[in-house]
Amino acid sequence: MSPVGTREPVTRDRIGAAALRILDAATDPSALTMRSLGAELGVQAPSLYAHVRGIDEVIALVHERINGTIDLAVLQDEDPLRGLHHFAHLYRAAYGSHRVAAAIIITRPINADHALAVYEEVAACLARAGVPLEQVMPCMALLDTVALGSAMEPFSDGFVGPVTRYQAAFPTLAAAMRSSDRRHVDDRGFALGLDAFLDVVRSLASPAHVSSAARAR
Amino acid sequence: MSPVGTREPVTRDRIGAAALRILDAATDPSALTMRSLGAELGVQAPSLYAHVRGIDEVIALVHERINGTIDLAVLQDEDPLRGLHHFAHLYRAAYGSHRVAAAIIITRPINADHALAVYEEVAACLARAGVPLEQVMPCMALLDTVALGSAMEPFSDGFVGPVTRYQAAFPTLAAAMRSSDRRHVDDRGFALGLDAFLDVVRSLASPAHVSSAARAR
DNA sequence: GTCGCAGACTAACAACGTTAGGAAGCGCCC
DNA sequence: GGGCGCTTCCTAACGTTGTTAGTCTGCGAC
Repeated sequence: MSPVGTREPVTRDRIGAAALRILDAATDPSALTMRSLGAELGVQAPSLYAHVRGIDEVIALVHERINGTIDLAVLQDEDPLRGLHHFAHLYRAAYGSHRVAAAIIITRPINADHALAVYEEVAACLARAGVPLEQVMPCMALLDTVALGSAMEPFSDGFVGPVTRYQAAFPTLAAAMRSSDRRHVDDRGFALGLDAFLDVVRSLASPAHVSSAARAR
Repeated sequence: MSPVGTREPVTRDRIGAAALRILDAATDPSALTMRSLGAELGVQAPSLYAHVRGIDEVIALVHERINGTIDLAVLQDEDPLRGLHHFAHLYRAAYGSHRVAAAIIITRPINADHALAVYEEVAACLARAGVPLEQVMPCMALLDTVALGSAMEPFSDGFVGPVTRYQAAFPTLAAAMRSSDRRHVDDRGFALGLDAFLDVVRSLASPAHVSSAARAR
């Protein structure tokens, strides 16, 4: 099309940025295709394979890009619990502003180093907080669940159609929906989950295991 | 192929069962296609459109099938908290044994009546437990997150490759992974999350809001 | 100048969801 | 009993997806 040199050259960095741009503007993950990505960069789809192994790697670039916006330094707080609290908010904010991307990423296996680096820092912070080593992985699984889940949870926009449709058959559900600002359901759910998570960490860190979270089950 | 009458006729019920069978045997959601589904039923793909509007409806049938295995009666327990505890285990067990299906379902909007019926019962149980109406939706979002998230969380099999690969760059992570039976990480994460969830419900139900989960934020 | 190379291109393949239109068996009604 | 119609399947095809192969083009180096 346009001669070489008149447009920005394609790079892995620009590919990641363009892919994220497409996903942010979309309501459906299927909006990201090699062809739409090429179009966004002013290039034909097959040209992308010179820079990227395939669409999986494109998604990994997006993953990396989002993770890169999280400031891991907050985990170095002298109070590890405060650091975790701060980090969880950044973590969730990062994915909450890229919900469509989050929906793709959450269902994929973790193997890229940039993702592992995040977990390394979180694991170290949990250990510093006093969580026994054999409980560190479960704790991270819970944190991931609470933060990522609430970022992509279909609750906020998942119940399609007007509330009145549910009124007759599902009265309690309809009443509950009317009582909550729909846009804040996920935020509130995350806040509840985060505080609960920190309670869990607190109880795992204290050798007495005093909280009911440790007592039950 | 084989003449009509010599094989079981295709029904919506058999479609749902076959789709779930395919997903259970697969490691990748992409294994479920109209063609593979047709083959599983001894029929060509386009024939399915006589019974089903499209692949979205096939997935809805799977969703319905899994939800149908959950015994909602446990939510009628005279102690609502015990009922929620029991339900959460059934909920998570149902999706934990269909992880690939869960990964598809969790990213889709909720509109089918069978799914809404589950939420209606949970909402009623939360209300009976004393949770204020405007907190019911956030609570359900959290429960969904904890139960479904831990069912499809890529943590259990998401870190690909041997631990030794992470040893050098990510020591704490590697140590944590060696300390946990990988197959139990998600289970333990769910148990922690469930207890934390019940603590949240308890604190929201008591007018004093004594727990730190209610105090914070 | 022309050689080489990076980076784009066009053409094509297999597989996907889906639509259109035709054939084969079954029940029913005249 | 013979034809009608309905259900249920079929084959053929379209557009779109990810991806591979092979070609052309413009730039720098010798």
